[in-house]
Amino acid sequence: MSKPTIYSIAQRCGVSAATVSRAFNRPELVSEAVREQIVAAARELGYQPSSAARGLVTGRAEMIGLIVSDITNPFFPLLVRSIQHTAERMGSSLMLVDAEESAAAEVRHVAQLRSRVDGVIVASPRSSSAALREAARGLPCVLLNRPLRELSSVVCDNTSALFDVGEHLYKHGHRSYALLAGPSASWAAARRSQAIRRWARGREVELAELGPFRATFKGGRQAGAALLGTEATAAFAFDDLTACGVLAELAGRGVSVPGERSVVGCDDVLLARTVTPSLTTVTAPMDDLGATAVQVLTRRIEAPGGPPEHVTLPGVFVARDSTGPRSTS
Amino acid sequence: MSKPTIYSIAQRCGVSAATVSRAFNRPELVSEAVREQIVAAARELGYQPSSAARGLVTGRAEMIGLIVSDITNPFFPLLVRSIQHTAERMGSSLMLVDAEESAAAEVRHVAQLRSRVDGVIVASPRSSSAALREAARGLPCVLLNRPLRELSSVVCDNTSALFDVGEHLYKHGHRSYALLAGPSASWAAARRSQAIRRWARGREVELAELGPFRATFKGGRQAGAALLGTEATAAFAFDDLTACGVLAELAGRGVSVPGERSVVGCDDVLLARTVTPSLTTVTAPMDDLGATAVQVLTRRIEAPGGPPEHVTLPGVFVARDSTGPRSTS
DNA sequence: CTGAAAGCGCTAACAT
DNA sequence: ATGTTAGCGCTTTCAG
Repeated sequence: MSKPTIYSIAQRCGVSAATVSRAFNRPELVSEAVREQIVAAARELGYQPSSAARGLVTGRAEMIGLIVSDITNPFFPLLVRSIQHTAERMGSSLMLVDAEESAAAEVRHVAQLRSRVDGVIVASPRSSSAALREAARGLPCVLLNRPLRELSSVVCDNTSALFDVGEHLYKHGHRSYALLAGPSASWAAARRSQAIRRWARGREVELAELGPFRATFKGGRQAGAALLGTEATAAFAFDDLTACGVLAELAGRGVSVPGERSVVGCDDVLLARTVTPSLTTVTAPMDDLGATAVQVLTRRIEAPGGPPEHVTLPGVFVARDSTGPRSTS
Repeated sequence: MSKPTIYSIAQRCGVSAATVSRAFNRPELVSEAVREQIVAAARELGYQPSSAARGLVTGRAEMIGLIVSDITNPFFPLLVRSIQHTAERMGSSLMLVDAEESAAAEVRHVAQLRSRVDGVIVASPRSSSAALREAARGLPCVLLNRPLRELSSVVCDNTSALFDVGEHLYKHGHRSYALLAGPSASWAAARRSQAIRRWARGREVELAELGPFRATFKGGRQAGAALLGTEATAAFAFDDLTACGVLAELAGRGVSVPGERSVVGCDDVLLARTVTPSLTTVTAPMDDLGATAVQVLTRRIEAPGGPPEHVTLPGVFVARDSTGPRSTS
C-alpha cells in the first residue's frame, strides 16, 4: 500500500513502465485503449509523478526562482502575480524568496536556488553588479529593473514619462521642484533621478535634490518633512509608497495637496489609486514586465549559450488628483 | 567539463563517492584529513549537490509550500517573512503561491504542490472545509487562520482583544457601534463578527451590522460609505486594510476621525501604524503564527500518522489615534 | 574509517 | 505500439 509509481500502474495494467511513462509524456505514441486504461488506473491509485525522479533524469526542475528585494513593497505583489501566471503557462512553478532588502541575502539566495531551479529572476536587485554577475555564473538569470551587460534584463524606463510629468507640472505653473531620491542601491532610483534632472535642466527650472530616502512609507514621511524645508511647490517622489508617505506627512502638518504642493509618485501601485488624493504617477506595465521576464528567462534556459537579451518597457504618465496649479499665495 | 558530481570529486580526491557523500551528510564518519580535502575540492569545482537526486533517494524535497489567499493583502508579507525564516532554519525552502482569492485556485495549487513539497501551509483559506480536507488527503498540511478538526491548524484568536477594544470604546462614551463584516468565506471574519456581537450583547449596546465587504482598500471605502448611513459613532472594521479604506472614505467626506467617528482595525499590519490617524487595532503575533505553523508542519511531516495539532495564539489590543471620546454634538 | 553495490522513480534510446 | 535496458546523482546498508 505504498505510494504508487509507474511500476504499480504498469503491473496493474499488464504493460511495461515505459508505456506508462509514455502515456503521460508522449500520449501519441501509445494506443488509445492502453492509454485510457493507464490514465484510469493512475487516477484510481492517486498516482502523482515524482518530480524528483523526473528532474533527475531530464535535468529540469520545471521551476523558476524569483528573488524580490522586499516582499513588503506593494510594487511586488502585482509582479509576482504576473510572473506566476506566465510561469504556470510555461509549465513551471515559481519559487519565491524575499531578500528583505539585504544585498547579502540576495546572493545567498541565488546560490541556494541554483540546485533547485532551472533559472532565476532577480527583481530590483540591491546587490552590486559584480556580486550579481558572480552569483549568476552558469545559472540562467534575468534581472528585473537593473540592466547589466552580461546578464539578461528587463527594465521599465520611465524617462519619457517623467518628462511628461514635468511638463504637466510646468503647465500648472510650477517652477520650483523637489526631487525626493530613492535608495542608492536601486538602479531605478538612479535612473529616475537622472531623468528628472535632465528634464529640469532643459526647462531651466529650480530643482532641489533631497534624500536618498528608503522606499517605504516611513521613508516617505521623512521625505515629506524634508520637502517642507524647501520652497518647492512640486515634488517627484521615488515611488508611490514614498509618495504616500509624503502625502501623509503633509496631511499631518496641515499642508494641502494639491492646493499648496503637488506630489507625484511612480509605478502606479494599487495604493496610488486608493489613497486620498489619488496619486499622479507613472504606470509601470507590470503584467508585461513579469511576462517578458519569464519569457526571456525561458529562452536562456533553453539556449544557455545565447547572448543576453535586454528589453526595455516604457512607463506611462497618468494624471490624477495629487497635482494641480501652483498655489498663488 | 560537465557539472560536478560526487563522482568528479571522488575521483579527484582518490576516494569513493560514498565517502564524498558522507563528508557532507555525516562528517563525523570521515577522517578529518579526507574531509578537508573533499570540501576543498568541492569548493574549487563549484560543486552543488543535486536536490533532485537527493530528494529521489531520501523521499524528502526539503521544501514546503505556502499558499496564500491574496499576496496583495498587507497581512501576508510579514507572515511570509516569518515562515520563510523558520523554514530556512529548519533546512527547508519555501515555495510560495498566490491563490488570488480564488477557492478553486487554492485546491488546484495544493494538488500541484503535492509532488514537489514535503508539506503545505494554507494561509487564510477561502475553500470550503470539505474541499480542503479532500485536497490535503495524504499530504502533511497546516491551515493558518482556519480550524478544521481533521487537519492541523494554527489560528489567531482575537476574541478577548476585541472585548478589550469594546471596553476601550465604551469607556470613551460610545454606545452605538457598527460592525463592518469581512469576506463570508473567511473564518477570521466570522470569528471576529461573533466576538463583537457577543461583546455588544453583554454590554447591551447598539450594534449595526454592515457588509460583508471585501478585504481590500476599496471594500473599506464602501464600508466607510455604509457606516455614514448609520448613527454609529464607533466602527469595528474587519481588518486594517478595510479600516484604512474607511478612514479614506471618511476623510474624503470631511468626517473627522476620531473626532466624529472612532474606527478600529485588526491585525496591526504596517499600514496601521503609518496611516493618519494611526489605527487602534489588534496586534496579531505574526512571527509566532508563522513560526508555529512551520513547526507544526514539520512535526506532521516527520510523523504523518500523528493526530492533528491545533494551536491558538491570542491577538492583543493596542490603542492608537483612530479612537477617542464620542463626539458630544 | 572507507568501499562496493543496490536502488530511489523516471525517461530515453534501442530493440522488437 | 510496446518492451528492455541503462542510467540520472545521490544515500545507505553491508562488508571489510
